[in-house]
Amino acid sequence: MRIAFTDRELDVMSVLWDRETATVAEVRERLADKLAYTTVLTVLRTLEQKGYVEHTGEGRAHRYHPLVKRDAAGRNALRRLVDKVFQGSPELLMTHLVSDKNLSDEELRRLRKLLEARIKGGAK
Amino acid sequence: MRIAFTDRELDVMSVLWDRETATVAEVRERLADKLAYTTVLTVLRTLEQKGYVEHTGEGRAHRYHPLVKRDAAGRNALRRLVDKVFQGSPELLMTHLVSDKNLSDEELRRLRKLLEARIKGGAK
DNA sequence: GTATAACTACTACAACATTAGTAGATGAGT
DNA sequence: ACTCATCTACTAATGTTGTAGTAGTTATAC
Repeated sequence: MRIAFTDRELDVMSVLWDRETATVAEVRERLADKLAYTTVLTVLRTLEQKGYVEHTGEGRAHRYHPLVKRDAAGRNALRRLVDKVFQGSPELLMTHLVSDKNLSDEELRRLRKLLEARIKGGAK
Repeated sequence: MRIAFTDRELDVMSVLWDRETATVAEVRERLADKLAYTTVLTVLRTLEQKGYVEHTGEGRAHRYHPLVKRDAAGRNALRRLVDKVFQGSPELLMTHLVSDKNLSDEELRRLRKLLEARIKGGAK
């Protein structure tokens, strides 16, 4: 199954992932851009159409639940990115990640720790 | 400057990055999907319009050159991915990457070395 | 029970993405 | 010089995205 979100859809999914579940109003409140209520509703409806979320009734309103996990979306996006931009090499991607100037020392150190654990742990 | 490619544009850019430079026919040959010649041309023309590539004449044909480096595109895409899907945490992304694709021990070790250098070097 | 505010369903529409056809130019081989 | 294959420019159809308005429903608050 191909999971692919448009920019705006991703904004909305991100809220849903953060909160587990949300109504239109709740999503709207948390979006960086101030969109019309109906706009947010429309996006949620397309997401539902595409099978990425579902909704349950809650009084007069709908409560939306993500059907795709952040995990899965992440893996998918990563794969695409690696394939198309990083010539199929996860290592190359990590090189970029690691050389990113915006990473703090703290973050770098945690990355190292992670890597250590991975090397020690062997094939997980 | 916001760098953002559509799916098809990315396919084409990927070929350009691989080969440094290419004519329409060359790009076309290397695309996974078999598209009409004119289709590929159109994509290249939009890319040029957007300032992502330029072309020089080569006999009757045009030779296209990327103006945006793979690097820059990668960094950009990574940032977006981290922000939206990985909750702003590069480590989370790394965790996924490491546990999803299986990197060889060799690769992991090289990464660690990279990381070490980066940490020692401070603000590179 | 009626008004109000919050909600959904439906509709719209401009911008962009994707694919490709047609017409006309041109270099290469004979 | 003439033809053929190749190439670009222009045009177009169809689908998707992003944004929002209008109409109509309904729970709630008096």
